Amino acid sequence: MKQQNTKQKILDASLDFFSKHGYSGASIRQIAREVGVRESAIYNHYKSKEEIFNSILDEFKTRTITTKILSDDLLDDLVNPEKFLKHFAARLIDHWNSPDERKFIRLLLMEQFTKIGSRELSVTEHLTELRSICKMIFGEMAKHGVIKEIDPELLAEEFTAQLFFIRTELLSSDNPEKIKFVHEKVSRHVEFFWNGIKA
Amino acid sequence: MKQQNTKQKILDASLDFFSKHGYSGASIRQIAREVGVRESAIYNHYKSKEEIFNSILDEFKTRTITTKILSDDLLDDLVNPEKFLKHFAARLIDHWNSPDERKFIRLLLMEQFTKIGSRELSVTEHLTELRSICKMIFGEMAKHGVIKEIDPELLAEEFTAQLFFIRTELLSSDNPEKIKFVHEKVSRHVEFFWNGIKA
DNA sequence: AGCCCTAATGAACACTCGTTCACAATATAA
DNA sequence: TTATATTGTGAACGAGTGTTCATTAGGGCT
Repeated sequence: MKQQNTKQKILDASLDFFSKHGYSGASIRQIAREVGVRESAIYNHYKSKEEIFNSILDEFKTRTITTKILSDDLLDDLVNPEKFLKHFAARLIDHWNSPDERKFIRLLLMEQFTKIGSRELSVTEHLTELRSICKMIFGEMAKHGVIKEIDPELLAEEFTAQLFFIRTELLSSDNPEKIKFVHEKVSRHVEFFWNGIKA
Repeated sequence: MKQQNTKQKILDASLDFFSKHGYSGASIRQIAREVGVRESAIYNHYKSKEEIFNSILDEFKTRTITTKILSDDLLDDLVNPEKFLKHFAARLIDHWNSPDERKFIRLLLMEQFTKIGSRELSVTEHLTELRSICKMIFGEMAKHGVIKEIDPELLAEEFTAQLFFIRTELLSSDNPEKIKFVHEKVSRHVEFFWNGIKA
C-alpha cells in the first residue's frame, strides 16, 4: 500500500495526541485511527509506543534554531541593538508559535518529570542553543561597549527566561489574537531589559 | 476503623502519584496500596478519581503565600531595598522547595494542557497572588523614589518570571546540593534586577 | 446490652491498554 | 508475469483501568 507516508503520519499524530493527553493518556488505537489504519499496522513501523516517543524526541533534538533566527537581514540591525533585540525576540516567538513547536513544548513541560521523559527531556537542555546564541550576542555588545559590563551568561539567562515564560502563555489557547498580545508583552520586556543594560 | 486519617492519606498519596506519573498515569490501585487499603475503600471517601484530583486543586487554590513570605521581620528590611528583595526571593524559593509545593507545581506543569487540568490549572493564575504582592512592593518603592519610574506591573512580571523559571530547575532532582545552587542563582538575579531599576 | 454508621473488604463489571500473530493485500523488482 | 518484501487486517492475548456492590468489621451512641 502506501509507504514512507504512514511512518511520518504516525509521528505527526503521536506528537499531536501526546501533547494533548500526555504519553500515558494517548493510546495507540487513537493514533492509529487518526492515521487511518488499524493499530496492528503501527507495529510495522515502530516496535513499541516508547519507540514512537523516542523518535519524536530524536527529531526535535536535532532541530536547530540558529539558522532560522539569526538570518543576515537581522544581523544588519546590530547597529541599533535595541531594535535588533526586538526583532530577534519577535522572530523567536514566531518560531515558537508554529504548531509543531507548540506541541513539542507542551510535551516537554508535561513529560519532563515522568519516568518516560525524565531521561531525555529537560527545559534547561532545550534552551541550551538559544542561551549560547544570546550569550554570544551580549558578549559582542559588551565588547563594543554598547552595554554595561555584565556577565554575558547572566544576561542570556535573564533575557531568555522571561521569553520562555511568555511563551508558555502562548500555549494555553489557539486564539489568534493571543499572538499579538504576546508580541506586545515581548516588546515591553525587551525595552525594560535594554534600559537596564545599555551603557 | 480509623477515620479522617484515611481521607487525608488518600489526598497525600494521590498528589504524590499524580505528580510523578500524571493524572492518567496514576492509578487508583497504586494510590490505595500506598494508603494501605483496597481500592474499593477509596470510594467511601471520594466518589471518583476526578474528585480526588479536584480536591487537590481546591486545597492548593485556597493556600496563601502572603503571610508566609511577608512576615514583619522581613518588612523591616525595606530600608535596604536590595537586601529586602534578596530575602524576599530567598524565602519564596524556600517555600517553593517544600515537598508539597514541589509536587503541586509538577502537577500544574504536567496537567495544565490536558482535558482534566485545563479547566482550572494555569501557571499565570497560580502566580497571581505573588505578582500582586510584588506589584505592591515595587509601587511602594517607586513612591519613595528608590527606584526608577517604571510600571510596577511590568516590574512584577519581570521579577517573578525569572524566579519561576529558576524554580522549575529545582524540580528535576531531589539533590539537596541543588537548593544552594538555586539560591546563588536567585541572588545574582536580584542583583542584576536591582541594578537595572534602582534610582 | 443493642443499634447505627462509617469504613474496609473481595469479587466482579465492562472497558481499554500495548502488543502479537497468522494471514491477506499491495507495491516493487526480476 | 511471477517472486518477494512491505504494509495492511482482524482477532486475540493478558493485564490493567475506574467503578460498583453485597457483605462484614468495628467504634461511638443511647
